[in-house]
Amino acid sequence: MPRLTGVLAPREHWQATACSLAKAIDVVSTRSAFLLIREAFYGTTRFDDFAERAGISEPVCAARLRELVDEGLLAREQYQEPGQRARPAYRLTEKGAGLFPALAALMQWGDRWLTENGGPVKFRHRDCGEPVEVELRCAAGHRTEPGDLDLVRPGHSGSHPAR
Amino acid sequence: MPRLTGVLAPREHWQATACSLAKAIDVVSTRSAFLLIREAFYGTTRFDDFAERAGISEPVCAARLRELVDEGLLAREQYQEPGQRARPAYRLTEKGAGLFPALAALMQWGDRWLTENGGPVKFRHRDCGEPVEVELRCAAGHRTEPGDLDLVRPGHSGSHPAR
DNA sequence: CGACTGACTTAGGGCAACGCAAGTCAGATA
DNA sequence: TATCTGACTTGCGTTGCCCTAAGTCAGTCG
Repeated sequence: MPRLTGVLAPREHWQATACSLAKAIDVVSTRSAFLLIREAFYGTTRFDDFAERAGISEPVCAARLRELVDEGLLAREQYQEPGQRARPAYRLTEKGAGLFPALAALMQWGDRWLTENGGPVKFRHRDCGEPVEVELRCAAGHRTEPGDLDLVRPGHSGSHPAR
Repeated sequence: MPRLTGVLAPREHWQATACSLAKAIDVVSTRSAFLLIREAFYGTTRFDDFAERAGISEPVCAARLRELVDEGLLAREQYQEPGQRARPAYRLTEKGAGLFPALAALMQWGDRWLTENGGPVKFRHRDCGEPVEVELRCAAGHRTEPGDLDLVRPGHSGSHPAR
């Protein structure tokens, strides 16, 4: 576990009300949202495919896609195949794509702790073929464990409790 | 986005039914479970503290703690302070602690995309003081982006697909 | 002994997520 | 013109998460 430092040290004296984790959870709170984003990473773009591949019903799929677009994780574009009418395609935005490490970390944890054989699929580095993992590294390049970390409150030297 | 390889290449032909991500989401599906694990990483061990600091009600706290213990993410230990009766302490197991990269990645994403100032708290490497980030790295040490990755199904296709 | 504290449990109710079944609607096809 | 397909929407009932308020119970303190 990380060590609490500075104004954070007495855990009794602050509440994590501005927690980015809580905010992130509010955005991707539901199972269906997670699965839709997973599908987007797998290259799915069309409504029916999202619903079928994520294994969710069409009403939920429609509601969730709309929310994800509203929140800026997916972009709704029009595209037209020859001889077809224009249809929407849903693609990850930069913001949505930024969730990749989080999904990869959850997937990796599930592989390690919730499956018998290490999980059905893996990521490999295309250039060198080596397996890819999520790691914690500091800016100096050291690989770190949770116990090596300090939790700090940047730009705050006074004694006011955290928000 | 990762490239699909081998038997995974035509996305129409497989369903992600054994997805480790879906399994992981089933374990930490709720907001309250996430927040309790966050608190455990912040060093909270006692029932009332969990409920208050995670901002959830006592009934939910009790139910969620029991589930997390049943699933093996938290361990329920007895401890006794002098002049106090024995009380339970909830501590992260190795399995629970393994979620740290996932929570850190979500927190980092929230810092980047959901806050104005980069978020209220940060992790630093205790030894060198440098900020810590979640990264994707291959076993050869290369830092990678989602677009550099191949998704492979181990044991089902060539391990290093031809380019 | 009675009050108090910490760790819960019980009762009751609101609301959100979800699934199923069916309907709508626009544009391409026959 | 009628049919078909893809992308949804509408209606309805279920389940599950969560809250508040109140109660329980064991061990400690005065």
